[in-house]
Amino acid sequence: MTAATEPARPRRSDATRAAILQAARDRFAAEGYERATIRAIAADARIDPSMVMRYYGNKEGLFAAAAEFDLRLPDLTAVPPGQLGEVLIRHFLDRWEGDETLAALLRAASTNPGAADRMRTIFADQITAAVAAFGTDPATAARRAGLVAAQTLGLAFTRYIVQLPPMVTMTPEELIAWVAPTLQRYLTGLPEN
Amino acid sequence: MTAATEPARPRRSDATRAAILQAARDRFAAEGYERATIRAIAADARIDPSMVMRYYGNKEGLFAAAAEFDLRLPDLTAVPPGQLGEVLIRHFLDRWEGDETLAALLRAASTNPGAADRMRTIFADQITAAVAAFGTDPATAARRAGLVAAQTLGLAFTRYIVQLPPMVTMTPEELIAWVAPTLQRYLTGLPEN
DNA sequence: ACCGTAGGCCAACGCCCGTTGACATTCCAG
DNA sequence: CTGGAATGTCAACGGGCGTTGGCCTACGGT
Repeated sequence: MTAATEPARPRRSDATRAAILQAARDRFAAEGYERATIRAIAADARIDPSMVMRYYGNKEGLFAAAAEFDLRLPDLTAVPPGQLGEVLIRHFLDRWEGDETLAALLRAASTNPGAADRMRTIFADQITAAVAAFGTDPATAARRAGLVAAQTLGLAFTRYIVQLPPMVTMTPEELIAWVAPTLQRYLTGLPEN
Repeated sequence: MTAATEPARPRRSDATRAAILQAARDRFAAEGYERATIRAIAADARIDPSMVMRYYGNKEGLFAAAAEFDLRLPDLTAVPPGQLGEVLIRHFLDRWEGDETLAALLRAASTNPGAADRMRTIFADQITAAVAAFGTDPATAARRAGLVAAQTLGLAFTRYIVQLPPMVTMTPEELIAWVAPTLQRYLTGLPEN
């Protein structure tokens, strides 16, 4: 061992790796898993396709690296219970406007089983954990999390993927005003209130 | 002309055409546009791939025929205004459980521009028309239709495509109980009610 | 009974894909 | 200064895809 346990020796190829990842995110987000080709990604990153294979193994490995995704949910226990809906939708919009990773994941999850699995894990686990954390009935926490995921993913799907005109036109603040009460009821309300 | 203007002479190939269309819907719904291959569809229909080309021109034409889709929205003017949300979500679930055309359209719209365009048209036009029909402010009708589309498509996406466990487990009646008030507010309520 | 024609199959084309292995270049530790 | 590892290029492979055109078959109107 040259240093300690070679903790963070910067490799010369880090720039290339990053360029590949950025190009991959762009392509996956814009075209989905199957239309985004390794050749096109490599061309965007100005390197040879074989480098992609060397660094990420295969196309699936590349996607796994490019679609690394964390909802970064805030601590909901610190939020006044009446504002949970607004805090959540505001967070999601903040998190997603300008980060195409979610678009990549959404497009890919529609056709790629592995990506769908990852999406299931992310949303089921992370949202359920956040919802369960502030003391709702654990039995209904999963259901509430599912409904929140359905509404937020529907928003993302119509705004970023299908680009339904009214959903694209609305400002984040307008969306928040409409959707916050929905999430609030899914989180703390009762069905058919 | 043998008959009148040859109105409905049944062709011998109608059965084949129908078999192709059914196989196409199955494959497009299960695998999306790019993974569903003409060869596999033809094999399912037990005919030669070239027949698909003869009858539908090319892959896009086949998809267009297979994804012919009508929301078949009921006449909302005949519904008591207070029950609009429930009627709508009940209709959608009825319409979609067991018809895979929507799944095909959803999967394809994620990656295929033509399919996305069709989805935009279907939801923007049909829902906007239905919403505008019962006398809401025309200026907000498009927005309300967009929000309804976002919620219902999010439900479909999480239940039929990603198959989030809680969204798959819930019965239609449970879903109706939760989602009906949401649609009701999107249709007749005010933001941040 | 005939024969045009619609229905169907087969073989092949050109293309692009993911992936591989051999080779060239650059870096840097000893 | 030098040799091995890291970085990168090049050319090719096998395979699957959409699509085409030629050929065979069997129906059905006359």
